[in-house]
Amino acid sequence: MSSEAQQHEAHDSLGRRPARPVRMLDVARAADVSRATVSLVMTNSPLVADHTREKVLKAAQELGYVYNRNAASFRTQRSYIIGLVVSDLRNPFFGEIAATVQQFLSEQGYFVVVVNTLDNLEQQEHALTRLLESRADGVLLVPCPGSDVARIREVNELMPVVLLTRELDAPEVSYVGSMDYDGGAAAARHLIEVHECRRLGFFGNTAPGSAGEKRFNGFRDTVEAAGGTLEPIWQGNHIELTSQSYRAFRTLLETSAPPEGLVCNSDNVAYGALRALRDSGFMQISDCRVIGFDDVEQSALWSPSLTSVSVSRADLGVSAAQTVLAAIRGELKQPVVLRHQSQLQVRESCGCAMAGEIA
Amino acid sequence: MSSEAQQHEAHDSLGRRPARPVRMLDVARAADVSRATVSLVMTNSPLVADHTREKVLKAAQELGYVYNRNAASFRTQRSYIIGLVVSDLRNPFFGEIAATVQQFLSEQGYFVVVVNTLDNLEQQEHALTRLLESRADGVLLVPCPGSDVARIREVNELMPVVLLTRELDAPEVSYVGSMDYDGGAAAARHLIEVHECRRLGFFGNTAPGSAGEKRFNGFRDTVEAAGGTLEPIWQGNHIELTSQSYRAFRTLLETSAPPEGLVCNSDNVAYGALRALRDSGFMQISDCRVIGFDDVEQSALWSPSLTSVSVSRADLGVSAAQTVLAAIRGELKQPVVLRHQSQLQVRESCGCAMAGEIA
DNA sequence: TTGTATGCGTTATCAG
DNA sequence: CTGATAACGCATACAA
Repeated sequence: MSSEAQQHEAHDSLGRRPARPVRMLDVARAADVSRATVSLVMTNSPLVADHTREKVLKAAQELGYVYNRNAASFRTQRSYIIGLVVSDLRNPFFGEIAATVQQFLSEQGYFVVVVNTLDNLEQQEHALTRLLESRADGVLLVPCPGSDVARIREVNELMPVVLLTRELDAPEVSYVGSMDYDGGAAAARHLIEVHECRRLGFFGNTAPGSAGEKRFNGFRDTVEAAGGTLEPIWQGNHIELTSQSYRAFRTLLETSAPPEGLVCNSDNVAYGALRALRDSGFMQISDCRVIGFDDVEQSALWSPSLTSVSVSRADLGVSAAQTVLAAIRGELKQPVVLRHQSQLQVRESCGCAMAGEIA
Repeated sequence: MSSEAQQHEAHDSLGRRPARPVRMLDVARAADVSRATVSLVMTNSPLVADHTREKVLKAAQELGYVYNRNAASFRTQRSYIIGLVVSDLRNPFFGEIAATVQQFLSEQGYFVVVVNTLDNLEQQEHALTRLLESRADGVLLVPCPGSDVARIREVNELMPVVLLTRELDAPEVSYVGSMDYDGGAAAARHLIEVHECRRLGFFGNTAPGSAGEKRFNGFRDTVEAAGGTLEPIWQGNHIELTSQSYRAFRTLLETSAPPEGLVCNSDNVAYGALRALRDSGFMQISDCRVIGFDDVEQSALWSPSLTSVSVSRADLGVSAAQTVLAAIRGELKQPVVLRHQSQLQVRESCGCAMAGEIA
């Protein structure tokens, strides 16, 4: 008995960091309550009197107690962690989604961890496994092209998955995205009907399963239905970054005249195409009318301001977050499939607003 | 004995998700080894024979075993998690840093969790606490303006902290950033010496402790030393986003002529100013020569391409990651302070490269 | 190279 | 509201 007491005195008195970290039991003793009570306080249970709660909190503060969430998660098999696995944080589109999701879910007591896969399958598998191992409560996933659908399905059995932005052939997995086909169609319609373009191109990644593929499909079907010409030269696949887009487009322009109308799979890609046009000497907007996708923050202020198919990041983020929450709470009887409307933001780059020159 | 056996048979046969999840013991039995061996396999210990390792892995696979990292972390008091707490993921600058850091640290076996504070003190405290509670191994932190230095210091006692981008008055906390003062000075020098600007302005957030403050100081000192005029009208504080910058600058231009040279605290802010100039009728670059900060990916392709003080995100990210790793491994005898060199990327917006017009 | 025993800090249960 | 007691699944000596 005396030896126990001595041990407790020992680490309280001298060393900066006591060898044995303070735990609930220590707090309980200091606050003169039971361990159970401390636990109730830490989990914000309503079962504890305000007066007691404050006493406990004060003791914890004074002792420098740090709640051990690993122990708790271990015990409960829950973590209050939700993963947000995206393809590329360097794209402001996903940055905005991350900000929205994080804000929403942290208000609900969850901790959102953002992971970047750079569209690398290994990274994605690594992230998913890690989340599983940490008993994450759910995950919002922008699946890499080439994802193993069976694996995603399997993960979804273990923890609720909500696919974001990119649909997969897995009916039992929830999906939140936008009406990409319609967006592509609307862009094509605008170029054809308002600007009377005949020769059209689609630029950017159209990998199978990607949003780009569906955008392209809507675009292509509309062009064909209107009797326009779809020029396949401009199908710059695997292009995501502005700099890639610029280089690829400049190269293409060396041998071909630009199409009358161009739809790009993202604003980032459109930026590169626009600048390539200018640097190749195509200074008139009517030389090549350009429409982007995403309508990110900078697009309205680009020169020329970019006409873009807008999908609301806030709406996307919030409804994905709500979906995963519902799934976690077991309120989902069947998978949710949500396609948000997209809307054409008409600006200068297609020739609608004032400007006549690109540069 | 027979009842135990029955229980084990029971959940293996029917239900989709067995009530009792499979653990190491089950794997051990299936692979006909001991629990300890399975543990060694899961932690990649070299102590186990290849042949045994494969046998165990195969059994784990077949049983659908998911390693319980919470239990492990609980046991070891380590998590192999490193936090990356940034102010705003919507800024591509931080997106690029996140990508770099994540790539580097995941190669070292760590899991990087990115958290967005939106420069909100509460969010920051929440994130830090959460990381502490989860026994994160370390954290890379872009501290909010107004951060409680004592608290950061305290956190640093509990888990290694590396300040990123924004310095704090806490000598015992490591810091990785760039030479902001010099960058501001270089931008000013360029405008004054090369372009003979006399009336100069600095636009963007210069909150105390921020990088902007130091950039501004370097800028101001240089302008004063050269006998130039620093026009305080342009000090748009609290401005971070492109759209904010645009609106603020347009308003200012209603009542004042632009300065001959303008340095902006980020490229994002410069974009807004540039477009505001154009929309207010200042079409010549010589009306107002603009220099940004960060040199993010889009800047080279903006119209006009943006002259910018470049700080390498890759260098910043990697050395911050290396620093926190060293601290975790106990290889740091004293805090690291690293200021990366910044470099002026000269392009059109200051009037150096070809273009003569802004739009 | 493998097996055995012990404890990590918390939550859940249940009777007071 | 409190107090006692049993898991939770794993890592790590230590022994073999």
